[in-house]
Amino acid sequence: MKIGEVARASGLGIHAVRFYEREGLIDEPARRASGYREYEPEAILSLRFIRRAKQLGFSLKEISELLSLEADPRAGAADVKRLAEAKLEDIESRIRALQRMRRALRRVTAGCPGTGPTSRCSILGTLNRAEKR
Amino acid sequence: MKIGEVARASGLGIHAVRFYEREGLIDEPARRASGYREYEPEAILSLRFIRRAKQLGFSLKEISELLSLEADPRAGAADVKRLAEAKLEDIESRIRALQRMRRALRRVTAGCPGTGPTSRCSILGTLNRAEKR
DNA sequence: CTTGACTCTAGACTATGGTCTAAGGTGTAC
DNA sequence: GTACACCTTAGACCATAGTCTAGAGTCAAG
Repeated sequence: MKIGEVARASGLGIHAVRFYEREGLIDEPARRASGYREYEPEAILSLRFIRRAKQLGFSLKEISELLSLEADPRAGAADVKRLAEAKLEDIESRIRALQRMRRALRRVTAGCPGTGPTSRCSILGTLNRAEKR
Repeated sequence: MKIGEVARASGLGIHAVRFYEREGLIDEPARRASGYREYEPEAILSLRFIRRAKQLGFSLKEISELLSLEADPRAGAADVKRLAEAKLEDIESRIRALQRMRRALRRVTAGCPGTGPTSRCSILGTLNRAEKR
């Protein structure tokens, strides 16, 4: 299969496929005499793996670790689970950070009347006021 | 005041201060004969404004809009409030996206025994399995 | 055998928000 | 008057994850 086909079949763009190859996430495929990449059907599975792992929040670097673990016979389920749990904590801390922002933003927005000059708006007021921590 | 002083007083690095100047977030300060930037004390307030707005989740571009509204006599509290509410929605949608990831990641992690070979791990299993949406 | 779709490479560019460097010029306290 | 801290500029560089381009070559259908 040519790159356009595997790209379509895996839901990625051909630039992304080549990018993942450069980044070492997928094996370099065989080449035709013309230089064209010639993919095995398994390549589609690898690319889908990457796409799904991204949906779970893993970065390309982390995906690369997952792939290494999968390929390493000395690695075990514990290693994979550790990575997943670390990612879970990462996501949770990002959620908490956003929730803190949301809380602060709600508080400050609630104080803005929504009419009159900007000087009446508590949002700018808060931003301009001296540090209180 | 020289740039190092305003940077320290506002909790930023001097590179960041110059960066904000280049990006048009703060006014260009006066210059000494030597070329040194000479800041008024108000510059510290502007820089703190930026820092706080960043803590609320605003991007530099959005902060720049907030600053324009503040300086524009035709703008009103409603304009500022609109910006803040849009940011609130943005943050909420990011929280929801992370919560979806968390849910999926928890589900998949729960199925991994945490012992034995990687082949026993449901995480890799899920990532490798065919699409089901 | 032509035509249109596809592919190749290297490298530039996007967005975000900075950080750092080199090579030189100042400020100031002792 | 000399250290040493500080400042100047333009531009390179970091991470992240691609996206796009130019200019050339290839594939496959009709």
